[in-house]
Amino acid sequence: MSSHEHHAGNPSFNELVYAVVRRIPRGKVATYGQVAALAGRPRNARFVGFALHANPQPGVIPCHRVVFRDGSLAPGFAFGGPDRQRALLEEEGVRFIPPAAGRDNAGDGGWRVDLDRCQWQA
DNA sequence: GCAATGACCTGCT
DNA sequence: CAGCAGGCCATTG
Repeated sequence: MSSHEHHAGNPSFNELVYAVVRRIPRGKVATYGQVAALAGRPRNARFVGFALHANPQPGVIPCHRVVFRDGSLAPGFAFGGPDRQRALLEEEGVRFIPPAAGRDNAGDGGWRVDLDRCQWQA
């Protein structure tokens, strides 16, 4: 499998990221660093997000299941709003933790995913 | 081919 | 607990 990768397809980090994200089971979430590690580049967590923004297959790649290391969601660049992403994840059975008890939440700026329960493990 | 960017991560204040 | 800064490396123009 070494002298064959010259014909078609660019086995770039991007393609690997899509493959990993697509393998995330419903009701679970993975962090950018984890996807990067599974893609073979634990230090390239930044490009995981870049990869999803570069060519996200709408309806094919569940990018909404990819969250930060601390459980927070991507600001603005989400599929139309972090609140939208939170709704999708919560509907899939993902557990969420409120920012603070009794404090006015600014949208989802404080909502974090319970990675202790819903982080996907390969 | 070079330079700049970036949906992050970690540590410290 | 929350906010700020720097660093890592691949992709784009």
